[in-house]
Amino acid sequence: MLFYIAKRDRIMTPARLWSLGGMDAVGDGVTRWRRVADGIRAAIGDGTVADRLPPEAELAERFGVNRHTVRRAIAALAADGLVRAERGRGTFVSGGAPRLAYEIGPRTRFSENLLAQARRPGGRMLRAAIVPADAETAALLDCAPGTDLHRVESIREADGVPLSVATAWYPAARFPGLVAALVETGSVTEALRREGLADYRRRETRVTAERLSAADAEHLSSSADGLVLVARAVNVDLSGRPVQALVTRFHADRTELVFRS
Amino acid sequence: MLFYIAKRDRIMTPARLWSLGGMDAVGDGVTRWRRVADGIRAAIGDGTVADRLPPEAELAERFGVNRHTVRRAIAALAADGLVRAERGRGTFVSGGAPRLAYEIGPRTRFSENLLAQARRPGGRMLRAAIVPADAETAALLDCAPGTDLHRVESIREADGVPLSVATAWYPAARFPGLVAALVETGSVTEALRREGLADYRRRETRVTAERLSAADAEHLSSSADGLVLVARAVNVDLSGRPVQALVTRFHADRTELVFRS
DNA sequence: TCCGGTTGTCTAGACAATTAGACAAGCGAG
DNA sequence: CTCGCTTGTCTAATTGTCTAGACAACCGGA
Repeated sequence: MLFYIAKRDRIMTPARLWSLGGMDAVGDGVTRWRRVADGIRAAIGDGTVADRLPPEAELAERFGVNRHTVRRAIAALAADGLVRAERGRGTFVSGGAPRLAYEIGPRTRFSENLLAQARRPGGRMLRAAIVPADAETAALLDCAPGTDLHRVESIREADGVPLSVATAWYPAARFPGLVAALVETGSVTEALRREGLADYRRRETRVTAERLSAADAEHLSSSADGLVLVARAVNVDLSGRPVQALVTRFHADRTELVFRS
Repeated sequence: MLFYIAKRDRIMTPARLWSLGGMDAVGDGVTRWRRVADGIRAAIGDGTVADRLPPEAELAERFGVNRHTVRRAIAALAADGLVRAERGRGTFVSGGAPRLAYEIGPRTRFSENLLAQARRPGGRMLRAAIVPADAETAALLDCAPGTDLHRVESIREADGVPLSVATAWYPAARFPGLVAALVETGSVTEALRREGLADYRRRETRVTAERLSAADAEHLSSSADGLVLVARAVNVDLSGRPVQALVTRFHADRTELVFRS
């Protein structure tokens, strides 16, 4: 099936909820051209559309919108470099970069992960501070709430393209010079080693999906409002003691998380 | 930090790019009230807002929008049952159900997974057909493209609430009576056992995020346009031979995928 | 009872999104 | 070249979104 054929009544803003105590609420907050763009993007993503898009008139009919709306959707995709329209010929998929397969396992190391795929790892630290542990983080790190933690926020890149923004918490008492070591080495593994931690491994990873916030969008240099894969992880030392709580927000258009059993 | 304080210029739809060779592309296709709603949702999600929301006037200022826009956002959240506005008192978070932690490992079994969390598993088959393997699926199942496959689409529920839509492919020659067995038993594990497969395990899982398509939204009975976590997996028999390719689309608001190492 | 704070409702205007129809411009095949 | 098909451009009208301001209704405490 080529593209989902939206029924007009469905994609249209339904006028329900009117009698519900006076609320304006009508549409779903996403414009039609955006929906169409997402639909086309998905069709390209899963290979339903390989090379050439159906003509605008046909797309308009399939999605149940006006041709101008389709054009706007295509313009957005073209601005992202995903398709390329040629007058008189058609609109063509210009093979976008495939998603980076970020493998997560017991020994997840950012740099190694990227180098294994011939991508150049990079990144920079955004902020570092010492903060008291909130209840949730304390539970993850198996410490008392209020304990001093390093909170380190950073950006990670592949071939210079922002891939994720990560926030990490470390027990400050155990790793006093951590931030300096992170700045100096640029590597979590190496910085922890300097602080006396020979090795660590990942205990668990919890994955959810969210919309890209405006703040993250800036960091990830994402034009369209995209999605993020949120990976919440805990890394432990060899005795099983937590050494790092990690929340990584991966750019969903550029990343795929891989778990092997 | 309570809520992201969007600068007016940022959240506003910028009117640049008009003269850029005739592309309509301007805004991001997401309305402001939707952004505000997502912002509040996120703040509720990560615990920044526990019980009561700041007053509408304050929210309006923080997000840099008019109070009416905030009201519309809140109306949308209220329609989803996430908050509850009380005239004269304030707007309160009405504790939504926590995400179901769906654990994925070598032995991922839907029913066991849910029962382990005291949730009642359910579901139904949507469609079943025999289709020729496309290149991608053939690669996953380690068979020749064009090979006959069972393609089974189904919905899975927790306590009667739709959790995911899944599409599975099985080699038809190896499991001739599979669909009948699935219909009869309602269990993949049991159906495969009847077809002579004693046990299977998961080889790998690849996770991405997408927007909920209109078709999926209907199946997952989601009012707002939500997100899905897409898990692409391969299950193999004990000799390592693929027996099932699986694409599961989890409702992102209701699910969290858990991987232990 | 009064008063400050909060949500609910209404009007009006500016601007963006969408539809509709028409036509120009370019491509490729017969 | 001519014809059919496709993308590019334009105008006009309609509908949706957002802002602005004002006021009503309601709650809780002083």
